Amino acid sequence: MQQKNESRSNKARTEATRLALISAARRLFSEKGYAETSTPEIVTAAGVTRGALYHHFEDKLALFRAVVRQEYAAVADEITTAVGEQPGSALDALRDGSRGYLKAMSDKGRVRIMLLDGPAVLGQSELSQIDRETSADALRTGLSEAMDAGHIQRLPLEALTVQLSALFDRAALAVSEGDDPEDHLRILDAIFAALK
Amino acid sequence: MQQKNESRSNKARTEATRLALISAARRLFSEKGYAETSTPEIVTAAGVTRGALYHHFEDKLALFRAVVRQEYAAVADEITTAVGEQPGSALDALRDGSRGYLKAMSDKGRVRIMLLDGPAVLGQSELSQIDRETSADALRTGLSEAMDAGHIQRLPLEALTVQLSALFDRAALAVSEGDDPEDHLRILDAIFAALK
DNA sequence: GCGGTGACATACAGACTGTATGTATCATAG
DNA sequence: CTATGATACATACAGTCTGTATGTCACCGC
Repeated sequence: MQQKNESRSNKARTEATRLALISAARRLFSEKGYAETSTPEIVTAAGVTRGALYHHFEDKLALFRAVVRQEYAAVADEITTAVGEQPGSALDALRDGSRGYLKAMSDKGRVRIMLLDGPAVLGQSELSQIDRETSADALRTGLSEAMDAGHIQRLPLEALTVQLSALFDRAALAVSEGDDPEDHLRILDAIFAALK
Repeated sequence: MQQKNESRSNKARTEATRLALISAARRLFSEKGYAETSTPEIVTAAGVTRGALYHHFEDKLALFRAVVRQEYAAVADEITTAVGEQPGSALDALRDGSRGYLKAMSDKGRVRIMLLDGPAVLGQSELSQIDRETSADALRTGLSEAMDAGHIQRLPLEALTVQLSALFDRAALAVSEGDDPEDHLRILDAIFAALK
């Protein structure tokens, strides 16, 4: 029953506009990529003007950054729930986590944003920074504890985290291109088992 | 002693112009990335006009494609010579190959072109197609033979090739960001050994 | 040497990004 | 309750970029 031009508080206005922009941008970026999506398109889809966009975001890149952070957070959430609370064995956690990740990345648009445009547009350093703040941290601490407990061999922690992330990412990419997830999960499991 | 405006055959002209364009583009793409490099910049650096560029290449993307293919070919060459001729054990070949790859990718600009802009601009499918035509093929056949000889366990070949490539790529990326190559090589060796 | 083709050079149209400026609405001090 | 400032936009504009269309001149084969 709300009217379109009903008066709203500034905070609510801002929230609504930002949400509309991020949502529209996410859809367009995921469908056509960052470079092929124009700001006129985004604001039209969001039902606002370019003035609003440039009021809330410094530039197109800042909007993309917001979209990427949201995707990373969503994926981290899915993985966390997939792994569950009880510690279990380190290998079980890795297996559950990798399945949770592949499931979370079964959205092709998400793959494009996080694994293709993300690194190119934001740079690998900023992206791995975002990754560190979300999902990679869980992986690293999990590996660290597994090493301490002697469940897996002791290797350079940082490098190992990075490399395993690479396996997950490439698997997600390949699956999004039509590969069979089971094939890739078998490889992942074999490598995890081999770290014992 | 050659004069600038000396008359040349058409074939030589074309060759020289294409080379100048690809060379200038490679330098600029590697320094500033694809999106931030404009065609006016490229042609100025190459000493030609935009007319020449659009005469020899369908568009900016086609020029990028040519640069990418050249880089892939160069890397494949370096790996081939690093691995050497005599077969040796499959694990030795993997170890030599990974070292050769990391060395070939020690050029930060090359990493940017092949691992950051490449997938985003050309798409993962086209890029892995190029990869298949060059270095990845050697990896796959090597793995296949190693499996047949019983040197490594039998796993889905295509997926294994893709995943190992991912390890190499991410290691190269991390090293280009300042990581210690030795740390990553240790991980790679550990994983290779574990495939036995 | 001459018609044709290839290799450019120049001019132009359309689109896009970011900024500058104007305006209406909300928040708040008095 | 009103004046004043701040916030949230909307509109207009400048500069740049891409791709195309068109014109020119040198090479090439006959």
